[in-house]
Amino acid sequence: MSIDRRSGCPINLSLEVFGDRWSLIILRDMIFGGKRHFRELLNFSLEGIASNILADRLKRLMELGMLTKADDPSHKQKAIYSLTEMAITLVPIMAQLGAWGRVWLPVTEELSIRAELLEKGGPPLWEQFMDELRHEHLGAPSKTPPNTPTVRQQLRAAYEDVVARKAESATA
Amino acid sequence: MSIDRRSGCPINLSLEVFGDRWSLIILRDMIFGGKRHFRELLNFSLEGIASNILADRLKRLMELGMLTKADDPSHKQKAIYSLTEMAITLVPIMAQLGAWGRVWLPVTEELSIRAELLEKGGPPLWEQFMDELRHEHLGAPSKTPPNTPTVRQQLRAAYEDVVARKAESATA
DNA sequence: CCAATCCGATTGCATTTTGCAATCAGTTGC
DNA sequence: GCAACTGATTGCAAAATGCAATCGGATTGG
Repeated sequence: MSIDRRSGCPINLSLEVFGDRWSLIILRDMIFGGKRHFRELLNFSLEGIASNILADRLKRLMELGMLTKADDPSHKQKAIYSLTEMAITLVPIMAQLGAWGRVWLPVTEELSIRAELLEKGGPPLWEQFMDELRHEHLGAPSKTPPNTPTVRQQLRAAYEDVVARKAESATA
Repeated sequence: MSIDRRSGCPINLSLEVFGDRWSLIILRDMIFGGKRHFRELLNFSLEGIASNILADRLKRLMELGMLTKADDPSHKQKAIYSLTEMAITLVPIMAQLGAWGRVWLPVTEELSIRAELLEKGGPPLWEQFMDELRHEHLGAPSKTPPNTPTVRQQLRAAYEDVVARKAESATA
């Protein structure tokens, strides 16, 4: 369950952490989708992860120090998963992956608009997003001024614009 | 063998391309190690890839458009594998992966010096490196002035410095 | 109070993928 | 001719994956 250490190469070690088909998907849904609960990750997953795999990966990501788990005070059974700093700093990797995929792979427009925004925003936007995630998941004080839309809100708004525009052009 | 298309999300599609334990390792050895032949990839692989897996992944990467294969004029059996533009543009992803792994994972110094250099050089260095790769693999005219050390030479020199320094401090 | 539903998982099982060792046939150098 | 090397392929065991069913506890609605 833990790491292999085939070699001390940083790219290899990174691959051993999330070089599988699900780990990054889960982290993506937590980072960009704001998902915190098992059922949210299970039921709203676009790719349809199985519950045993989800349980296994959540456990593995906790062992690796990418996630922590806490009780949800509002519901005795619910567990809240939080990103650690280690996971939050994946944002630049996610941004690059999205940018690359958008160029070379058959992405759908509504699902790639967020990657486009993140790419256009560049490192400053990534930093702002990571700051928000630290606030959300680690309770850190937010450095972004109040009354500015959060990055996640911006991404969500852009996504909904595309969906709305597509629905309109379909009925027109 | 080809792609799943679980969803049209760019991050998901990227994962379906190289979300396994070997594809990116092979591309890393081609990009940073300058490996072009089957045996080079097989025998000098730090992580010890098996020949059937290597054959399978090379085939898959060709089907995906990341590699091309050509006869080696010097040896009737030898095949030369070349990176396509699609693979060359992975350099920024590799750089980010290396930078992240260097911070969070138990990398060895000599294997992470290249990642450090690539991180410090930033996008301009990545661009120069990609230009060199286009020259090497696609026959494109090189934009970098002659008599400047190539990025790969710089990376290699930095690696050898670390190895030499370590050997010296071990005997001292 | 009780049934239905929701919670984070776990179990069993069939299928697929992986990793390893051995082997292959053609090419080359001597 | 023959050993070494070329890019692979094959057989087989082990592990990972995907799917459906299920679990015991908690909560909700009536």
